Amino acid sequence: MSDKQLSAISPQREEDFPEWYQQVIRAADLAENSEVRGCMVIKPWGYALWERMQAVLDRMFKETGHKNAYFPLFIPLSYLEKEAAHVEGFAKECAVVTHHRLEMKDGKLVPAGELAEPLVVRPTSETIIGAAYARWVKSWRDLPILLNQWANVVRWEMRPRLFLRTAEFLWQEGHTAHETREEAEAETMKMLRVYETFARDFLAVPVLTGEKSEGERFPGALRTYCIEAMVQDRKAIQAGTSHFLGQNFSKAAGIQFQGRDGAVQHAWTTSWGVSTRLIGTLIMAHSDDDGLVMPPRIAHTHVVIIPITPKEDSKAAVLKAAENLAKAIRATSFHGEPVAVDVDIRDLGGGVKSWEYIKKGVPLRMEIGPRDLAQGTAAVSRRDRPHKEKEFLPVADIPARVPAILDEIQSALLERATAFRESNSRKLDSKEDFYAFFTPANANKPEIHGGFALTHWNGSAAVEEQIKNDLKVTIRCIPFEESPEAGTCPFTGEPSKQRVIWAKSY
RNA sequence: CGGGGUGUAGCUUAGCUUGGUAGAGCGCCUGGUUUGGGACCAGGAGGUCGCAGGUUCGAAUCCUGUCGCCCCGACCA
Repeated sequence: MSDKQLSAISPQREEDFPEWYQQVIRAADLAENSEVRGCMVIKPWGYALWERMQAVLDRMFKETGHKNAYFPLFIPLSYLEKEAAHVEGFAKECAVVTHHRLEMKDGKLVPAGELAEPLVVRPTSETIIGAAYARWVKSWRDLPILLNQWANVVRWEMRPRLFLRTAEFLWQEGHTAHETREEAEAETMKMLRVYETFARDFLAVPVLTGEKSEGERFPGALRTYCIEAMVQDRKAIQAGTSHFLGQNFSKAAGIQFQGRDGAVQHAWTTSWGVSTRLIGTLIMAHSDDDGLVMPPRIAHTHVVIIPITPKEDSKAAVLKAAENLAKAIRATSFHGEPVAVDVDIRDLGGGVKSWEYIKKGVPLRMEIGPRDLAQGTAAVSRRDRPHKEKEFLPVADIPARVPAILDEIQSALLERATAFRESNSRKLDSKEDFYAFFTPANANKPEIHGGFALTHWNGSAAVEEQIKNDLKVTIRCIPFEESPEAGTCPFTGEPSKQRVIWAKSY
């Protein structure tokens, strides 16, 4: 099967991207759909990625002055009603608990005790955390409150996709309350920058930062900022958001305090979050037709050593050499943490094992066999290079070289993703070019097309709505970076202050 | 929730029109030969054909209902 099959994953990206995505998840053993509609089982290999993300982000949150706390899963229905825009935004996708007891009736369990007030399973926690903050805040001296919670939330989505949109998902939600508008705005931006740094330095995913248009804003927020990534089908994915909530939620929840001047006023709040969608982003950004590719800085396993033991008489020596190599590599550190090494001693063919770790995206694979033993070498293969490529390195040199190689892989992935995004981003100045850019050549079976279009825009929600209806293209963000370049909106001919980023999105 | 499609072993599926209670490939298990790029040989386990009714001597196959899933639309971290 080796030479006939061109790649480990079928179909390939070019043939059917959504199906390829599913197959990568399956081949890498990351997760599977569960018997509960829209809910996934995250398997150990996938959950370990989430744990790595948690560990890194948690440290970054702590370094920026935040602490963790935990709030209830259930939110009284009435809390959700307090902020008008918020209700409208989330009502349709809420799971509601109306009963609290089961009784056996005719051999079947039926809900018996109806709740006086229904409880909503949190789709996000602004309201219930706001209620707590209202109790905690009395004086300007109680501010700021800088908390984060790691939690699961439920949004009854119509069309679930593993990691990208599931009914239940894991995330972190930061919720802060501040004395002044300026301080809250600064917090919103600070956390956006944390996300940007995390995506770039750990996920090797370059992201655009900017503000959401009104139509894409978080329900109840004054401003929503986002990090947007381009994945390999050239669509955009929102990888994280940071919201400046103004005083909307503090007014709804009654977060009031007496200020330095003695006047009673409402706090200024923010919220910000990233979810297990980051895993989906990671998959679509880096993986190839052979499966998952884990950037080393987010990989839970950096190196896998595969002992090749064809002969019984040399087997013990090979296994021992493999263990010794693993031990020596574990003693080195990669960005301050020990390099994570696995030795796979299962009784399987070397080829089978190699392919398994290619599919699972381990950055470095090493094979060590009797011939290597004689020569004092091991075969080293990098996941960012073609799978046939292997380099025989002296075993004695390997441990010292591993961190540097991991760094090379990390930068190679970031460079590749950045180049991909750049080559699929266009400044467009006419409506015709814009529509052509987002129209596939084959409408029945659309090929991978489009990308990021940077165009002027008159700021009108009607234009955005029209384009969304015509092409399913939306404004992903109004970038900060773009130096204000006055121009003309190609859709209306009206003046525009700057270009915005358009794309099809997940 | 609206439009279309589909349901046979863990996965992919043949059989259905023209009823006679299931066959394959992959995967899995055992033994042997293998192992440096997805091995081979031999043997084996696994399905009451989504579910519930109906027609019939007899239903995977025909009829009715129901549920799940997939695709398109509205929603979305």
